[in-house]
Amino acid sequence: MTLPHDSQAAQDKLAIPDIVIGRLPIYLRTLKLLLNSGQEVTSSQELGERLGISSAQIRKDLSHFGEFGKQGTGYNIAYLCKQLEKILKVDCVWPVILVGAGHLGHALALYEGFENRGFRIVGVFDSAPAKWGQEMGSLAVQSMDEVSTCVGQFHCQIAIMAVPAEAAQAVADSLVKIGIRSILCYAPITLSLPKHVRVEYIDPLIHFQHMTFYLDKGCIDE
Amino acid sequence: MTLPHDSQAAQDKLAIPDIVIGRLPIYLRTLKLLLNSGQEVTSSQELGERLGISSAQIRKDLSHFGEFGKQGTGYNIAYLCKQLEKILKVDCVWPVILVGAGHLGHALALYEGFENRGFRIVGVFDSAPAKWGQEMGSLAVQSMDEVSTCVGQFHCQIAIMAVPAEAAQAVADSLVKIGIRSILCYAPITLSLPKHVRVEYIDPLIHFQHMTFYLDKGCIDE
DNA sequence: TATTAATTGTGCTAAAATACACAAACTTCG
DNA sequence: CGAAGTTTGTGTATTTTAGCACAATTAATA
Repeated sequence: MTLPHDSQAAQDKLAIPDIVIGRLPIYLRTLKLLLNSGQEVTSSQELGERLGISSAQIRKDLSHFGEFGKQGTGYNIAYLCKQLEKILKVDCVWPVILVGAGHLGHALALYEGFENRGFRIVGVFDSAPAKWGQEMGSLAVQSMDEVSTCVGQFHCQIAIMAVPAEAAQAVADSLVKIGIRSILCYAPITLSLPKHVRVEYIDPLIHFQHMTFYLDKGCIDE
Repeated sequence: MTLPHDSQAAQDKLAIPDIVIGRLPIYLRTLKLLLNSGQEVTSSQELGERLGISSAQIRKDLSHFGEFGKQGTGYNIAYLCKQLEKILKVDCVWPVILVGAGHLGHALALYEGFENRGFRIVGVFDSAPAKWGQEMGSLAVQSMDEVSTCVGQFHCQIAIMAVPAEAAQAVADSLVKIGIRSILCYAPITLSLPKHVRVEYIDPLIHFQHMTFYLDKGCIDE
């Protein structure tokens, strides 16, 4: 099954810069917005202006994966969306588990925007017995003992961690042990994990502290 | 007041790559963790291993701002923390307003991690009358008409937007009009704003769609 | 149909970011 | 005290990323 073509494809894939992959979801998000507004066609220039990215950048990014546009016209939005979804493998629904049922976990569990962009939370877990059984949308919070069963049942590869920083490393280790391969970590800490596991971080404070560098100082207590 | 030294400093500041500034909060976060665990000294190598960054990278980043280490020993953690806080201007508390009091806004309003990293939410606002007066921690949700007063009172430059995508552009425009200069946007949309306004985005779906590129396809419905 | 305008995909160039490697300085220890 | 071992800060080289510019192609229009 490892035909020359496959290995070539695998090699190409490795050759595509991660930073390019990172922009595709942003393109997709904006294209879907345009599509929903009824627009049928767009150009790299229009997209670039909306995103603050040069048109050449967009064209070059897309050119890694094929030729999706038509000269003189631009891109058919519906078609390009489909192609991007295929490239990113979000042309279907991925099961995701959520660990941590605090305020943030609660907000994530009830968020309705996941499904139509390719993801569904299939289990919510917390270490605190007080939380067990509590309803969050269509799911009830389960104990950490039940994570493994859920992951097995849904062949789940992705986890969201919305746990305190102190618990994060231990939780992450246990998730990796049962087969989780990608983690979206809301805990304000950098995790140490085997390199086959991909981790992405969301920490609003990091963004704030980045912003303040460029502001004139204006604190409450100087 | 615009002495040569100032203008030199301003020029230097512009010369420091944004990507470097973006790493400083991550260094700071980890240094504080080490500090809280009782450690007094660290090296660029130790820090780099924890963060998955080369030691040379860390040293070069820091060298933009001064010489903080000692050869043969490394860095005094408490001292380096103080210096980084000063560079990032988080050696005090910045007032932040929060627009949007849905589930996410609620979670953010109740999050207790802001204060000791330099930020405090000083007002929560929502357009829905049903939300007005509702308690969120020590704050009550106010109407959008009251944003301006609050921003003026606290000389607030930073806003969090936790509103639906459809409302985001209009909300952002109004925030900019009353003087907000930095926005942390949780709405899944790229905003069009004057370039003196800095916007950072948090959208978990963007991270998910980035991750799936590297996973073997394993969706619920293929 | 011929002309003009628009837009893509890409080879080449420029700029930015990262990694290497080492002198200088400090610490430890026999 | 001297030698061996660390670690910083930085000049240089390498790699990565972004930008430019244009031939090729399509659409629109007169």
